[in-house]
Amino acid sequence: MPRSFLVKKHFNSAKKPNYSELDSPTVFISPYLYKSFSVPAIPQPEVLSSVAYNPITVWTTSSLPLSPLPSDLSPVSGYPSSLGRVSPPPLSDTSSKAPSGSASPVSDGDERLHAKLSETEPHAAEAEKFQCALCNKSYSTYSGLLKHKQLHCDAQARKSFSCKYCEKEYVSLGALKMHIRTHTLPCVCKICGKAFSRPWLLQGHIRTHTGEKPFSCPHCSRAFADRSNLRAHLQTHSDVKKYQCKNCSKTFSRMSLLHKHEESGCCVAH
DNA sequence: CTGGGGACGGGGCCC
DNA sequence: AGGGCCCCGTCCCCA
Repeated sequence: MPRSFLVKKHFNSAKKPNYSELDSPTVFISPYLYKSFSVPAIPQPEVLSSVAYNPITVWTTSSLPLSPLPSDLSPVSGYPSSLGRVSPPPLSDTSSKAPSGSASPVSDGDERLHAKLSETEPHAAEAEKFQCALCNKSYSTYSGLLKHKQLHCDAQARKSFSCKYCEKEYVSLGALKMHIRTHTLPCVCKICGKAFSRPWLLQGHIRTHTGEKPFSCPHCSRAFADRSNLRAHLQTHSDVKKYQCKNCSKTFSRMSLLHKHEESGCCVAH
């Protein structure tokens, strides 16, 4: 019996593409995935070792290296703040995975460079003999032009792989191609028509049809179709949960639960 | 309300 | 270079 999540509501259509309205043709995934439907498309994984999932580190929201956007980090203007899913604003260089809790050193450096460049920009009245072929900016000295090219235009030219579906830019074609898959969703489920960006996402989805749960908990009889869900489940067997409130020291199995706890007022009450 | 499960997204690493 | 996989994470739903 299909659960309601299979008809997941996407409140933000801008974030979640409408699979039926993609302007690029979708390609059905290779038939090998369906060669034997009852047999998993991926090799049966070994039962995960409990050691690998025995967390030692206790994180707090203040120490999390990849904590989601805290409340003091509002989205960059121009991007909808009503996104149901909290996601960082597109960075100029998305190939670098900077912690969302801190400014990207790349973009920060770029801003500083921009400021520096505007300081050194020649006055219009001055003779501007040296012109940048890329942006047509003129400089009175060759060193000024050289500096501009090295610090600004050449750097910009290197980020020349732009997504035609959104504003993201990538430094490599491979990174861009992978990103574009999130728009084109070339992996389509033959059973329900749902589309995915990557084959293994489709494989995981197919398990929702087959009921296959290859990831077993070594501590109890539960099994999961998704390794991440097993990882989260293993937290429930741990006395000390991974995520700790920095005020009351209560620990939680998921960061989202810690966030809920903090938002509910624990930290205010203490 | 809280905790947990299900489904899925995306970057990074490895081969 | 590109695909497969891992890991971390989010969102939604339900008990």
